[in-house]
Amino acid sequence: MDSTTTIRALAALAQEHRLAAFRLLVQAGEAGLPAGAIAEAVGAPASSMSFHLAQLTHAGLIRQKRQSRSLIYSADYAAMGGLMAYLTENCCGGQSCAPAASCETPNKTERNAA
Amino acid sequence: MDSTTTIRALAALAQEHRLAAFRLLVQAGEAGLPAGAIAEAVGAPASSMSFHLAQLTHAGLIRQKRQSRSLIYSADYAAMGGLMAYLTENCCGGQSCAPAASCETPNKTERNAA
DNA sequence: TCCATAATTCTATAATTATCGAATCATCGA
DNA sequence: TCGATGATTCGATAATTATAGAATTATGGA
Repeated sequence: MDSTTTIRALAALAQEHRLAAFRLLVQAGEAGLPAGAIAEAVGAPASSMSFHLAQLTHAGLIRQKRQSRSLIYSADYAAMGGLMAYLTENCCGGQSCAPAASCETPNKTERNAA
Repeated sequence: MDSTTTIRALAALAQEHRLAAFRLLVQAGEAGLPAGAIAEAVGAPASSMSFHLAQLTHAGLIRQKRQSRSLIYSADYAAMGGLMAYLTENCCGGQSCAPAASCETPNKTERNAA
C-alpha cells in the first residue's frame, strides 16, 4: 500500500456516515449488507449513502456485488489490514513491534489464505 | 475511543503532509523530532506544517514538548493502537480475529506498562 | 409490456479544509 | 536589552467535500 492509496482510505473513513457504514460491514462479515439496510442503519438518505458507499468502494475498503435487485456491500479485510500495516510500518524505529491486524474472515475458515 | 475521536484522528491522517509527518514520528520513536525538521523532511513551509502539526495534536495522535527553542513532536502510540482497535472492533461478527497493534515503545523497554 | 422495488447519478448549494506570506511570540546568548 | 533563531498565529483566498431532492437506470414478477 502506498501513500496515495492510504490517504484515500483514511479520507474515506474520516466521515461520520462512512465510518459507521464501514464498521457495520466489518461486523457483518463476509455476507455483507444491501445498500438500503446500510442507509437505514446509519440514518442517511439513500442518495447520500450511495455517494458515501462509492467513496468507500473507490478507496478499496469495501466491495459491491449485485444480488437480484439489491447491491450487497461487504468489507475488504485485506485492505483494512494493509492500512493498519502502512500506519505502523517501522514503528518505533524499526523494531516492528506489532504488525497490525490481518483479519482473515473466519466465516470461510481456511478456504484461502489470500 | 468513540466515533468523534476516531473521525478526528482519521481526518488528521488523511492528508499528504500530515500522514508523512505522522509516519516519520512513528518511526522516530520516543525521542521525536523538532517542528523544523519535520517541515523540511516532508517539504512543507513552516506555517503550513505548524497548522498540520496542530491538527495531529488536536486529534491526540502526537504530543508536543518544548526543549529550549525547539518544539519536539512525538507519536502517541497508545492513540494509534486505540484507532486500530476501534476500526477492527467486533471484526467478522464478533470473533475478534486480531486486536490490532498495541505498539509500546521499545526504547524505554519495560519501564512502564501503560 | 407494465409496474414496483432497489439503488445510483445528476445538479446545485452549503460547508469545510488547505495554503502560505506576513506578523507575532518565546527562548537563548552576548 | 538586543539580535537571532525556532515556531506559531493571523488572514485572505483557493480548493475540496458533503448534502439531499429529483431524475434515471437495473431487475424481477404479473
